[in-house]
Amino acid sequence: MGDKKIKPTESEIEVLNILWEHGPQSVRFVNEKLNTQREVGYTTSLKIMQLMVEKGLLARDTSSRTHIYKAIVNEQKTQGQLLKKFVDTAFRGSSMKMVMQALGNHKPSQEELDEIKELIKKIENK
Amino acid sequence: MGDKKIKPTESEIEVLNILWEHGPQSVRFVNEKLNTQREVGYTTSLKIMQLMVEKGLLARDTSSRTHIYKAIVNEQKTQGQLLKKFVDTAFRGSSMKMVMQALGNHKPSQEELDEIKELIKKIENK
DNA sequence: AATAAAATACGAAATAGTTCGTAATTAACT
DNA sequence: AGTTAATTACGAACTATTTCGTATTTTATT
Repeated sequence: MGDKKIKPTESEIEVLNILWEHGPQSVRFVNEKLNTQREVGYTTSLKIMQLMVEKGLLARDTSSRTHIYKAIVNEQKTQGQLLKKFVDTAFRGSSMKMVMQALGNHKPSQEELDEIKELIKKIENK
Repeated sequence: MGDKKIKPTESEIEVLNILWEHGPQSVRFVNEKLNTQREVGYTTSLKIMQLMVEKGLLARDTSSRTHIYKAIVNEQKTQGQLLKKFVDTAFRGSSMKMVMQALGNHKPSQEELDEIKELIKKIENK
């Protein structure tokens, strides 16, 4: 599996989330989204995104003056890797403990519960 | 709720895990446990644990030469906070998405599935 | 062609976290 | 008391990340 290890930083994850949600966008757009969460200077966002290109997290289209950046790492896959790492460190590798904790905290709605039950059924009948 | 924000670093979480699991211990003990996972110098572990005392994550008993450190933050509570933060950044706040992803990756055993079903029942019948 | 506005490029400072060398301290054992 | 072994204390170096000021480039407009 010739997969490179992806380990985006906090800021980088924020940027990825924006691009995953809204598709390819300019620095200006991403910066404005970031600023709804916290204060970030324009050139700071620019720099982060430029570094992300170097790291292979983003690609950019430089054909017009305003460069357009897009995520080139897959959302589910990246989240999966982050999750694994998180469970390893914060829950000593116990996914179950983490899931139980999450369900306990979050108090899922009936629809969400049904969704989980559905998934469980699928796993059981495999 | 007069709770301080707890945000331990990676290394600090590793130390907390060891102390949660084994109870109050010396630097030597913690360092040896850490070294089963990765190479860490003794004084590095010492430093990390000393900083953790300053941050209020650990307390230490200095009555004998070998100081004994113990975690003074609660395991479940700390994990809960870490989890919330993680879900916020990596899954844009969607616990459900995260849980589904976790169950999908981990392929739980039948016992684990029963455990989850049990919890779901409890939530439903509340 | 000159000006202005918006964007990118670059580099350096600031911050956070980690690592470790070395000195000082402690206490156990001659 | 002197020696040794283990431990703690301290500070500095190193790495990673974030931040931003300033210069340069690009494009549109006059």
